Amino acid sequence: MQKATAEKSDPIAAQLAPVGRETVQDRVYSELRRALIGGLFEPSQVLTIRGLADALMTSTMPVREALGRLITEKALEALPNRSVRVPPITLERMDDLLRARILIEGEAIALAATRMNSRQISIIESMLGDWDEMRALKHKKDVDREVTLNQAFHFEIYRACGSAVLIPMIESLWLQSGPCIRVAIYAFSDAGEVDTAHYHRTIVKAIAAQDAKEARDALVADISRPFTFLRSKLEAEAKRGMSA
Amino acid sequence: MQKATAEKSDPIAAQLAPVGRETVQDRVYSELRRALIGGLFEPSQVLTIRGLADALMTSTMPVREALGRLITEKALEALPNRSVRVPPITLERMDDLLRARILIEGEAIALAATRMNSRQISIIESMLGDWDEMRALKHKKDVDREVTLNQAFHFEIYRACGSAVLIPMIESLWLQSGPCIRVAIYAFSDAGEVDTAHYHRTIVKAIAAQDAKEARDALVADISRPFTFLRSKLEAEAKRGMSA
DNA sequence: TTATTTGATTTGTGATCACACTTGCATTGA
DNA sequence: TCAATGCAAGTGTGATCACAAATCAAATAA
Repeated sequence: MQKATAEKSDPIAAQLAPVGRETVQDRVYSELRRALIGGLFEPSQVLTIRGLADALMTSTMPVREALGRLITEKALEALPNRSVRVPPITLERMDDLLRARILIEGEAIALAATRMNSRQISIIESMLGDWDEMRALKHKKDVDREVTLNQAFHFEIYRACGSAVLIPMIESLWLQSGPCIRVAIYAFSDAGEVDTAHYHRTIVKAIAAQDAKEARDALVADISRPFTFLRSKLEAEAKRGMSA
Repeated sequence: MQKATAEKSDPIAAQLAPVGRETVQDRVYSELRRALIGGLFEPSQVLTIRGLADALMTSTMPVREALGRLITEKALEALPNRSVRVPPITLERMDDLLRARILIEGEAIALAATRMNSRQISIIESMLGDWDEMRALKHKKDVDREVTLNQAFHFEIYRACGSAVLIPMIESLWLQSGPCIRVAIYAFSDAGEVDTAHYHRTIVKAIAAQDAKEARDALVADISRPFTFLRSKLEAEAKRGMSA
């Protein structure tokens, strides 16, 4: 029988792209991740297996396994009733998440700053350009694209840190803070955009100069900003709740 | 109908302990975690759903979901053939794991050092005593108990750091380094025991003195030791492989 | 009107089945 | 003798079903 590996000597196989072997469960998992990081679900929202299966046009089986995986990485929460929901936002949890992100993403960007080659640096520089372009073109806020670009920019850098252990942890942290961040961006998108652009430019410049400390500091400022905004919003709401 | 929550005014309910509502899947997951952290599986060992289901005396359903969860936290590895195995040990991966553990567990113990109350401190002090007792009694090595005590000691401290985000990450790191550690302990248990005891005593003393830096340094030395041993062993094997 | 109960619907969990793919071994051919 | 072929057992994946627990709504009683 033909070998499964593409033979380099075979002129036909050279023309053929390998056909993916992704399972349905993998697609469901990726889709839910995307939705979570993008903040498509609201905090405290309850998700049902059959509901998601209908929405994703599949059976319950791949969905329940994907939900189980998301629960283990704390992207979702299993209630004692055995229903599953997006974790609610609390001040303590936000501070906890921010501290962990500063610690781990800070380490990753410091590593990346000393390891990125010129090709990788030019990629993130061009991403900066795409960003400016988008902001100039569209005056109304396009939060989805904003979130996607931001994610692509950061992970392009983290990927360069070369740690197969840190990167999944960072993904888990983004998964956990996704719903919070979305709320913050919605509330303060205009106020924060200019700062974001500034921090990102500082990051790129620091990496190009292989200045790990400067890169880390700029990153800390960048990821702290939405948390600070959200914190002030939550505190205002809590105060309003007290007086009511 | 009776409320599900225990009524404090009910004299009967006060006598009753809440009956757990653990699912079969949860038990399978916990059991596999225990086996992984304890190093009961060898690196590169392939696991089959039906095989585990037979061993655990359950059907395939809870096992496959537990395996999926362990794969997402990188405690197991999904091969392109769709079979799943314990990740093999490589030098790069070991260094990567150690760096992450130093970063995150170091932060956790520094936090704990400033937060542990006298009751919590006395608990870890008594664990030190249990340890000495065991070592005095049994001359032959009891690796299982050694690993269990070590885990209990460390996590008693980490729990006190009060971070619901960091602790699951540390659990994931232990899950990933479990198989490696077991190999190291087997190879070097006699050589390392006295060092382990010394580092643990230093940790307890530093925490009692609320000296975060000292506690972190001692922890780094403690968790680095098995990795250093294992590294030298792997390098020796690699050299032997070269000459053969 | 309000609190409680009863019944119907929804939901998660585990078992079983069907199917496709992989793996290992024996057979066949040169 | 050795490589290629073909068959059989093993394995993961997804669908479906049965059952128990939870939820919600209507109906009943105070």
